[in-house]
Amino acid sequence: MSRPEALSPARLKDAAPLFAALGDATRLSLLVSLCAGGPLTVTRLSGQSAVSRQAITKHLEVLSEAGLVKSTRHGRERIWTFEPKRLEDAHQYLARLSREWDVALASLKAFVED
Amino acid sequence: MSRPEALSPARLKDAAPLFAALGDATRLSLLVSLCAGGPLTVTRLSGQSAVSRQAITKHLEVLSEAGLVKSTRHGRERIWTFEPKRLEDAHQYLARLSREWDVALASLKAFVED
DNA sequence: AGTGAGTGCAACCCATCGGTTGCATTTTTT
DNA sequence: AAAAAATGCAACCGATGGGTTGCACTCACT
Repeated sequence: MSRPEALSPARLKDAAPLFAALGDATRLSLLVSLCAGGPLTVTRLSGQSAVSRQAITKHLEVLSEAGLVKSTRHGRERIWTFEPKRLEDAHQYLARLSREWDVALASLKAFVED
Repeated sequence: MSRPEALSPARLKDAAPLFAALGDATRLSLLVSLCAGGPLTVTRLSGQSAVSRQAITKHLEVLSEAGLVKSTRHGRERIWTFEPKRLEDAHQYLARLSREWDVALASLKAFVED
């Protein structure tokens, strides 16, 4: 009898790759760059970073599959933009977990005080 | 001239392993179990899951190194408990990123309207 | 004291990840 | 038309990750 907001196994399977995409320092710094610096190309992004352009491309593909980033071709360049919706999803998942904990604490407290 | 709330490289290096720990369906379901079911032992947790006890142990160690979980010995058993503080950290990191995006949007809007 | 439950430790396997190098392809630009 | 910029594709490499099996160890319980 789980609440509709609970973290069902189906949701976990959606959440896992999302958090996994966030679980890399290089990718996080890419997200920061795309947030602060607006839409950018791969070469521009790899200019900031220590690793090669192809490595950055791979990271962007991971972020893209996680839905955190989107790309559009513009002539010979490919422009990458941040996708805020998916970040909101991640936030929701954390909130659900946190809420689950609070509920458990409350019922434990009720049990003790009973 | 970054704001004190900004996502500095140092913060990214702290955030990455945290999100990485959350980036696995098995680990997420462990966290859910520890949230809802209260403190539990490894054997109890592995009873719910499809994978072996040793696999669960490894996952718990990963969660522990990320600070998401804590263990205390109690006789011959080891009790694992959820650690809500670290989840709050993760939430903060997401909020910072989200805020970074909002600020960029606002200044872009100001630029266009100028 | 001895049996069994709960863990810990270590080796091993295969898949994936992060990264590289090299070269082909497509658009600009002059 | 030719050179240069931006990207795509593919092979390869070492390290890490998730998982397993097997066995040793510690502690509770009768």
